[in-house]
Amino acid sequence: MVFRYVRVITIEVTSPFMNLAPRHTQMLDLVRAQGPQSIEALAERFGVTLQTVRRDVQRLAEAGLLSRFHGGVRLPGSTTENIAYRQRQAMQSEAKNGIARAIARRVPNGCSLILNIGTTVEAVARELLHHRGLRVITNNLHVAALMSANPDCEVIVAGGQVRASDQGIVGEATVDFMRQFKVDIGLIGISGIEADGTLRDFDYREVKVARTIIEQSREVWLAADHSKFNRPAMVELAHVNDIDVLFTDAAPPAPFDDLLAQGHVECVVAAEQGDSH
Amino acid sequence: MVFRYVRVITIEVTSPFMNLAPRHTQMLDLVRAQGPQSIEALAERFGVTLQTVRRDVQRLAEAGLLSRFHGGVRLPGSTTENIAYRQRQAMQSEAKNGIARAIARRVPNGCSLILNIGTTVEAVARELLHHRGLRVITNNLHVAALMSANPDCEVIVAGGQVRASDQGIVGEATVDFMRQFKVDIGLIGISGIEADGTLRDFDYREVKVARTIIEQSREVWLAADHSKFNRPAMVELAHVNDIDVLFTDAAPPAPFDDLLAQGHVECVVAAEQGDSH
DNA sequence: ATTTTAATGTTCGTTTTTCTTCGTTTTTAT
DNA sequence: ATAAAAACGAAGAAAAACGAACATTAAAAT
Repeated sequence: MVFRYVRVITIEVTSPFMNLAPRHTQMLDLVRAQGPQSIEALAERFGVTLQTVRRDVQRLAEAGLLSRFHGGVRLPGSTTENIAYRQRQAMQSEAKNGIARAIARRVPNGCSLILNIGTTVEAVARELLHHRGLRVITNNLHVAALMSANPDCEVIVAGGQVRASDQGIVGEATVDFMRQFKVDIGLIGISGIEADGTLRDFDYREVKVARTIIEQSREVWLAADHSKFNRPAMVELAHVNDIDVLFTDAAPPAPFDDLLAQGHVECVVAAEQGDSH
Repeated sequence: MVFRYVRVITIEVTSPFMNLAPRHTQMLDLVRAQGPQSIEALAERFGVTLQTVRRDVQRLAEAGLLSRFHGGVRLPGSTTENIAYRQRQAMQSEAKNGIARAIARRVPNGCSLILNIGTTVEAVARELLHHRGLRVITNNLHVAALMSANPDCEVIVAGGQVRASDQGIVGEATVDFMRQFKVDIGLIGISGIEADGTLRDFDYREVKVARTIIEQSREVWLAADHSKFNRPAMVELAHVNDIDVLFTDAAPPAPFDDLLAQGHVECVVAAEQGDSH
């Protein structure tokens, strides 16, 4: 005897354009990652005509996902946004993306992470969007917003003062908040590494948070592109010996290779990835 | 102009447990592993006709396991939630902006505020960008990012779980965090106000945070456009008597005017502002 | 063996998307 | 201010994808 029934569901839809083609999603990602794009650039990038891009862009703008200007698109509400920060984000973006990919490959599904401030860390978050079962704690508003787009990821943002320059969350309250957790992997960025192996940064409040992250993580990963070697910064954060894995984009120069070997720090050099176009 | 229609879907279910053919499982695996797939690619991969793939794909989509787009399928989720939020943001946007302006006018420079979740509250934050000397505590990622653009404003974001649907911060940790502060003005949004004056919302976790905000504020302001009157919601948050000022965009209808008067709730009706286009 | 049922293939009209063309608007340069 | 250039949007044609109906085949039940 076969059981059979009919169910009727009534769905009310506010807009007819609910499911986006992959091209639309990619456009959003591109604008989010690389900033404003011209219609022409988008047309070339996706191999379609200008008119098609205009139609796509119009839909995305109607949905409030992009905002248009004559000749192109940008993220909505980005008029007031921090320009200096966006510029920093665009710097060395290829190197950062390479490092980010290398890190993401090493992150197993289902693990717990702390991600702190920094544009490289943000790139990592973007690469982690399709991991499954992650639990992420972060003191970076951008990372929190990004990762919350991953439906299979629990995102916890740390409380505290929001730093205007980069939307990082810093201060005493942040340190207290972080202490509640103990995670598998703590990932930190850095402003500079000195020849004696000292890791330094600029903001005292950020340093205190980073130290806490190191304490609360079973394994500490450091993301630092080649420009960070020998770059001076003020506040001492930790020593290379405190970290377990260093991710970078070029083999560390003279004094650092030995230093890392002595400190038993694994060093992962991300391979240059060729761009397809 | 909002386009709105109703779609009726009839699903016929032969068994309460949908058991998938091996091909269906493989399709899911493939999409999970390789990302979006075209109907054509799937047809070729499995050696069946396009029509068969379409049938398979339709079932999988109805079961919520895949989501379709013209020409193929991808994993469901991620993008949809964000879109729903953006659309909610666009709804009644004129009313919201009017209310936001009215609220911003009443906020004195140099005071301390708690701003919670909600698109109306977000509009208020946008209006507060040029106030001076504010101290803002918020459990809304968007508000935190927005307000941090105001150089003369100290922004503190609450810690806790990030809700994917609207980037609100909710949960126990958030409540604990909020308890550290006592502010001049607490501004909350709401999902619905019932005829007996009960304020309700949908998410239990959000309600707990909102209650805490009421406790920690010397004065409580409520922002609610006219659509919220008589709109049902599940979880009881508070009563109109608990608030000091209600901001809305149209005079409250029948039972509410008396209710507000009895509760000594001041009611500010924002004037309609002419739209330029 | 025969009937029933489900799954797949085939055909064809419909819908959606994209491209093309062309007049209009906006921006830029003179 | 005016003209040239660039970008825009509307409309129609072409292409691609879709879904319904029916035929065919294979498996399952009787």
